[in-house]
Amino acid sequence: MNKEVRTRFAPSPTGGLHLGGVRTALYSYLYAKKHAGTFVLRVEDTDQTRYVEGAEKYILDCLDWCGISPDESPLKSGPYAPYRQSERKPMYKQYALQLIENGHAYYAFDTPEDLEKMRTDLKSEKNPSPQYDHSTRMQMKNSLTLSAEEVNDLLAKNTPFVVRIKMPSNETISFTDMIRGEINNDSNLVDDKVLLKGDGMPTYHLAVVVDDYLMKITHAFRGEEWLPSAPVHIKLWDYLGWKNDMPQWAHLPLILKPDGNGKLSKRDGDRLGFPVFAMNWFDPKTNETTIGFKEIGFLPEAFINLLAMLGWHSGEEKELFSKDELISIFSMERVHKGGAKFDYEKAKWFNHEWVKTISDDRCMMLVKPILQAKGIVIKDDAYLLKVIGAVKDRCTLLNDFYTQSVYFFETPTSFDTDAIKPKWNEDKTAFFNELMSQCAASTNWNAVELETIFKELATAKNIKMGELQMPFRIMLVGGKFGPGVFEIAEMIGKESTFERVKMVLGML
RNA sequence: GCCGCGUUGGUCAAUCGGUUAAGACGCCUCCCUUUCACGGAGGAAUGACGAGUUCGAUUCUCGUACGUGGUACCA
Repeated sequence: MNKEVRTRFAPSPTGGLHLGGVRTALYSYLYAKKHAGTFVLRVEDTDQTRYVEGAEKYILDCLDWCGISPDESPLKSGPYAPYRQSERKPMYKQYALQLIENGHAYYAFDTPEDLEKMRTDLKSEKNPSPQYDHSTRMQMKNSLTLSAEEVNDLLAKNTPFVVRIKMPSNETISFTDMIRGEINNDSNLVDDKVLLKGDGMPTYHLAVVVDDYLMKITHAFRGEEWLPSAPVHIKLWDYLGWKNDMPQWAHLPLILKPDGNGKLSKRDGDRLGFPVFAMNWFDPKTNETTIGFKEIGFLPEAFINLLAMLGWHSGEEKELFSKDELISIFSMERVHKGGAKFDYEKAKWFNHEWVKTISDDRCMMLVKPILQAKGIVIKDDAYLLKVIGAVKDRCTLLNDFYTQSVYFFETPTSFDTDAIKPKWNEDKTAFFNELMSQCAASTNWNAVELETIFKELATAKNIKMGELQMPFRIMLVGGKFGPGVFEIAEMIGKESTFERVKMVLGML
């Protein structure tokens, strides 16, 4: 009775991998792993007109980055290969034929023009989108209205055709969704969906059912946008005689725009200034690159964590979960029914929390290439490690490490002198000159020593520390941020410190 | 239009008939810090609307409104 749990993520290789897609993959992965099952990736490339080169590899890369790699995929084959629907093309037709044989499907020879005509002729205010269904199919050109002879003749002449499902009349089609419970549909309202296209490729409807069956999928998770066509799939499982093997369905809520209405799209990200795709996506058709969560500086741990919390809740107050924790605590029953608006501020918060959590070593591995890409020369990893330890709490995104730590490596290119100019005077200039000469005389160069000299000198000169510390910070950092000034001075060294002090003194 | 699904603070959300309706993000105040963060302590802010069931509804039922998805030889 207890079958091995098998879940799948079945994206179309048509472009960047959307947040919602990653979440569907994540939930499928978590569910499979929780039940010691298998997570498979099946590429649904049945629409050759929308196929985009490189998209498949990209999707795999995204899943790898997220740490939710499939156990079976086009790249990591398994017992039910191939995992690309285009390569499974021959398998679908026999099932379409079987359906026709049993009277559950039929050939349709209508041309696009015929369909267009039917739709415009029947279109009315009451019915703005007429369907190819029980009420119209007998007026169309198909194997239901044509004689067997005519059909055979058309077939023999290689007339283009599609295969359509013959939806039953007056039937309530019901199924149980793991998230929403029982869902009922009136079969009269469902149209005769195309199962096999003119090019011989199956549509999604036939392909999911056939492949889920053949790949022994036990739990099928997908977006809520599939709910309306679920009755078609239910009937297909039934008509194909596989009813008892039908997976348990779960239709995930949508991820909505932060503002306005509708589901979150790539455009919203562009408009509002945040990523929507998991990783950078280069579109070969437009030659444009769309920024991804990875490249903008998210940690994969944070990314899956925030996605897990968008539409699911553990019931506890805790919000920060590692992948392993999610695996053990995740449950479909706690997934929400309603869509959730995406909140980038909260997303960043998750990342900030994770940045504070990861080890300095791991952080260094991640940050080093970012710094180097910006032209920073790192001679000493030990030094970088120290810098990271000093600025880590101040970085929300990995890319923040650049602004938070450049001045440890390079003399700032601009100094916020406006912040100190108004209150500047000769006494202060004298203070810094004297500070340098005293330090020059000392053999020690460390934060404690420097702070002591600094304070004593300030007292002697009768200048408030606050009046001096901020200028010192501006000299070393360039702006009003960063760790303790004396610590910074110690780290960048006596020479750099003097150089920067002199430089700014000259600007005042 | 029709059909499906949904609706707790600005956002994410807990609650599975009885609570002062959690918590988090964001926002505000204060403390820490003579910077910025981190950390700590507080604060403002919520059950779409209307009926019904019930001793009692945020919770159950129905209606309305609103949102959302679908209505393709796209997935």
